[in-house]
Amino acid sequence: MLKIAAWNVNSIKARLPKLTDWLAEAQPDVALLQEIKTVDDGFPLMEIRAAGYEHCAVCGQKSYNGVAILSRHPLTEVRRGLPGEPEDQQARYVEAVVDGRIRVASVYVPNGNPVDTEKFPYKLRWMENLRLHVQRLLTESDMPLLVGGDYNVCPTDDDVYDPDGWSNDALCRPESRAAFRALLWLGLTDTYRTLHPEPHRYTFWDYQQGAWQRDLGLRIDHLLLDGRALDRVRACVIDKGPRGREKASDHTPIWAEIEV
DNA sequence: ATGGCTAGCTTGGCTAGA
Repeated sequence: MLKIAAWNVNSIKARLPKLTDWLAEAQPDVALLQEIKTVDDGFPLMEIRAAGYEHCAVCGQKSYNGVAILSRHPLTEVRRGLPGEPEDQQARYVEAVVDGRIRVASVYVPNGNPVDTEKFPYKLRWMENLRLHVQRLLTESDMPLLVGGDYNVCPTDDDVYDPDGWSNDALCRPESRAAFRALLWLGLTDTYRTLHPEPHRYTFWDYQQGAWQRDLGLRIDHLLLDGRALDRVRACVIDKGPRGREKASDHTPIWAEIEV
């Protein structure tokens, strides 16, 4: 059984004590991190190794973005960045095979706001490149696949506290939702939603306006599984604990247990 | 309401986040 988590930590340096506390408490085998906000040289490798995560694949960037895979098991076939957009200097994708048992990817989809700027088409292009890459992986490999992280998409109005207020936001626009569904059409499943059909379960709450205390949230962090991985999934949980603590990230972790 | 917090960098107002 592997417990695999995804968490947008909003700076791994600012969050390091909170991250190591949570790793010790939740004991995931693998943690897919987003928004580490540091170059590879700034990644706190010693502290992460001391926490029991001997194997790390990092795709960092100065100040913004940045993704990583932390693992208790060996990582092979590490890939940094999506093929297809070589001019893309933003660190938003890293993938690896865990212990020869499952391929995992940590993704940080562009936010896309404001929608009347180049940022929105960039988001849609990036998601289409992700789709093409996942399609190739599914064609070329029999390995179970998990693609997890911050998708910056609320798949349906059930995933937003105020659907009308957010209807023109890049996270809720029909184009963003269609790009997300295009991943599902490949055969991937939104694991949390499939196991938990009840609406208004969130993974992000804004720092402002008491959003956390008022449960004004969004479900934008997702674990997508291919059929092989889905057949073996035993649980999928949003752990709201870390969001309620001091000096929290604005996102909270989501994890799944998979018998691979 | 006027983006009201938070983080990083260019240390003091920017950008960016969602």
